Amino acid sequence: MARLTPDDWIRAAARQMATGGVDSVRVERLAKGLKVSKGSFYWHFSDRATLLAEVLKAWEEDSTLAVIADVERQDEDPKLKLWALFEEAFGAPAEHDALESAIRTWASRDELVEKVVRRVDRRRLRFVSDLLSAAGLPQAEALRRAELLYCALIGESVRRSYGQAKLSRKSLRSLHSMLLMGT
Amino acid sequence: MARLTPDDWIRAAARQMATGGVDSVRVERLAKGLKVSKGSFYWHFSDRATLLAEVLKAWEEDSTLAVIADVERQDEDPKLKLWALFEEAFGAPAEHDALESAIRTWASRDELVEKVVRRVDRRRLRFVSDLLSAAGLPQAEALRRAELLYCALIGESVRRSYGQAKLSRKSLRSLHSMLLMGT
DNA sequence: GGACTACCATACGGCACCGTACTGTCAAGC
DNA sequence: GCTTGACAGTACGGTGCCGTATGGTAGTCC
Repeated sequence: MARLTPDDWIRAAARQMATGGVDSVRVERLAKGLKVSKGSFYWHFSDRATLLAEVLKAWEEDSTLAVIADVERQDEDPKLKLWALFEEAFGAPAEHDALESAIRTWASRDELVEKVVRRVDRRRLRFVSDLLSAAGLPQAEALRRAELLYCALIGESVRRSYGQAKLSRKSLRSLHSMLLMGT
Repeated sequence: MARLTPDDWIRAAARQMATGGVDSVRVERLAKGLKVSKGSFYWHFSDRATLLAEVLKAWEEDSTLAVIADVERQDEDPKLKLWALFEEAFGAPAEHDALESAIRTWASRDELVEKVVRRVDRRRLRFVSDLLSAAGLPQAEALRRAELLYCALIGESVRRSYGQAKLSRKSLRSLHSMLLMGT
């Protein structure tokens, strides 16, 4: 009779959200998956909305950590760092950015979620923009290109989510040189 | 006592799908919105799945027409045509690509939908790739850049769906010149 | 060993939805 | 005017879900 922690529920909810979207995370189904009854759930959480909020919070924290992890590799040439970012971002594990996709579509229907997603976007954009800036691009152009890159990243993860193949290494190299055009 | 056609239901379903996703398309709610009872719905459609399939079909047809409409403006310089495509694609009406977003996330959970979306993607990619090719890029590189552009397009529409501002004209110009780099 | 706490099970009322069966209603055509 | 067919309404059984209430159990502390 395995006792559960709130985190177990949050992880299960995140997994479900990644594969089926917010609307598919239902407490009774989660309970069945965890082989307990929902009586357990309502011990740990006051209601479904609270669980969803926790999932969102956990995602925001993780995504901040991920950005920091990138920042930590800070001893190279910015152009190489950009490349490293590519490898990491475009090669992210499928599940991780399935969750992100789900959260993004969730954001379009919930203001609070929207706020969080925009906060995360801002942080990441800033990071990429600083990188391009350090590579020699003027501030404004760096920001624009960062936005374009970020859009491409999102778009690519969406495409992968319905079974499209990853972008090829050659495509990434092409993108890399386009973004650094003029430096 | 307004009589309804199947198309009325399909349109209503598409509208609902755009604002709330596939899962939010419920026949009883649609009926309430159309001010009829669901008895009417089951006259026109055998079940909910059929309605959803019709929405998908209608979308595919419309999106093909949209591509064709782009193709029809075929008397200019490919670089200008690329720009024109930008203006149209990146400035698409919010509702239209909210529907597209919804369908894409739907695609990640339904094989049949996935097939359709990939077909549409292929058609559009081909179009953009031909354009870049005509502008002087070698075939392979044209295809790669077309993919990148397409990803950016998808990503941008996702970002807009949760309230992010459109890309600025300057960003588009930047993208335009990056894509045509080397021609 | 009794009390207390943390956690889980069971059972319930209520809602929203699906799909079916059956009953109107109105207009067109004979 | 009567019939027929296209459409809409009503009513029903069934399911999946929410949140609550209440009771059970296993470990912990005295």
